[in-house]
Amino acid sequence: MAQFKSDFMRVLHERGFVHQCTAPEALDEQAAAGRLVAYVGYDCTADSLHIGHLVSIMILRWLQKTGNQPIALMGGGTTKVGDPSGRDETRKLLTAEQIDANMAAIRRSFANFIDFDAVGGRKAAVMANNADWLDQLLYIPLLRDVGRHFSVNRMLTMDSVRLRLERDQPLSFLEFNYMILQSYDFVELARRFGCNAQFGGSDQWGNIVMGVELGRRMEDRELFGLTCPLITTASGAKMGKTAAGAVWLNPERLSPYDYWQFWRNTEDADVGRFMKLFTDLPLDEIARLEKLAGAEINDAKKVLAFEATRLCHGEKAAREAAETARKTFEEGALADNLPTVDVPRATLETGLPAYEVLRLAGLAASNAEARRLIKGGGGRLNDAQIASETAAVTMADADAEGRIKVSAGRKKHVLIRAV
RNA sequence: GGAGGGGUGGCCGAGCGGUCAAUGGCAGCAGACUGUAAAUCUGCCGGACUUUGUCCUACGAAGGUUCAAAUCCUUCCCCCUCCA
Repeated sequence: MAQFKSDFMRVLHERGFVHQCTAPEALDEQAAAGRLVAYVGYDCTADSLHIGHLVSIMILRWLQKTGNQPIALMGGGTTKVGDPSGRDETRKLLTAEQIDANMAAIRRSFANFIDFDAVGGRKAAVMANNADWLDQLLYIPLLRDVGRHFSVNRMLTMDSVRLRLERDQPLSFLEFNYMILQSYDFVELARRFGCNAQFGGSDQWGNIVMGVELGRRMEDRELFGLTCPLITTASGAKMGKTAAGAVWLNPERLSPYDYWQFWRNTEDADVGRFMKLFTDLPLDEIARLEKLAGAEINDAKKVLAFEATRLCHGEKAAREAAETARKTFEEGALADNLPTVDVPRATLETGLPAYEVLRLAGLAASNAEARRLIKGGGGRLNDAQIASETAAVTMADADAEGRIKVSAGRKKHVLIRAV
């Protein structure tokens, strides 16, 4: 297993993308011949993907870079059912309109990671939507053509089902059908696009294996499945939680600056692993950077932040984020690119209590939270600790351009701009 | 359909007439120490306000008993287990 014929499988192993794989040798053959057409399915439960999805997106990226073809499948149809994998409770059902809106927002994220146009001899990536075929299905034909290949005995042993049953959590018949639909997706993509592999997170193993089997039974095709590990931080926490919640890929949800900051704050012990997974940097460069110790590893973190942000938001945004961070943290200067909130000049001329300013800046969810923050010594105005939560903030605190810097702690900064 | 058990804050989980905005743990936020790291220690952790206090909302839902209810009663909804 040490030697791979294909660049694709070699890269995946070297960089730590592989958790489980159905038929590694045969998959390697396909990849080496450039005949791999692989898909990853994405739920449309939110209007943005987050970094939890990033590992699989990076796999699609490598797939394309190594001469094979990626398919990003939008779960327009399966989202109507709800995947029970890894869930104790039934997902909330979304309306068709919500799903469509989410799908439209998610699509844009992919454009930065994979190419949907064939350029430089690369195969163009494909974006598909399983609503295109799932919405058309008829119950009896589906049962006869697809359902007969599934054994309920087998389905009951699948983690997604078994865990629910063992914990006495309800599992609706609707959800029970999810794996059948996902398996059918695989077959349908094989028919339409010659797709022969599916990738996903480790929680998708069961669903993927069922699809591989269905392909063999219905179409006599050899399909492959590969899962990537669940990425946790060195301290064991599930990755991707920040103050504001998930680390989103859409800039409307999370600014490129905050995205950069997320990576910049990576734990020391994770730097090398994350650079392998979330950047294109060559391995020898990564090896050099991760060896940095003590305060020097901060340089490696900046590289990680820049590269990861460049992939997601583009080179320009990454540069701006890095520059904003440099000014803010290294010079203590006021950088224009910090997240900015506009406040009417007249309001500031009258003066606002400090707690309200923190709330307006989005640094506290309520006035009470802002007051607590200040009482606890975490509220800052132009880098000076705010002494009293009712201290008035006025235009006198603004610089020549009418900007005031407010902060929650030492790391989260927002500009208030008088307009 | 019958019998029993249960639904508490983001999650887990105590409380079972007043001292309950509700013990504890996790998660989160801030402070100290540092390197925008980890670990550790400290504080905070429903909301509004004229903040050592007052008011509002909240223990599945709606009613009721009581000076007083997360705690008692009634009805309803939902979940689980066993039986049919």
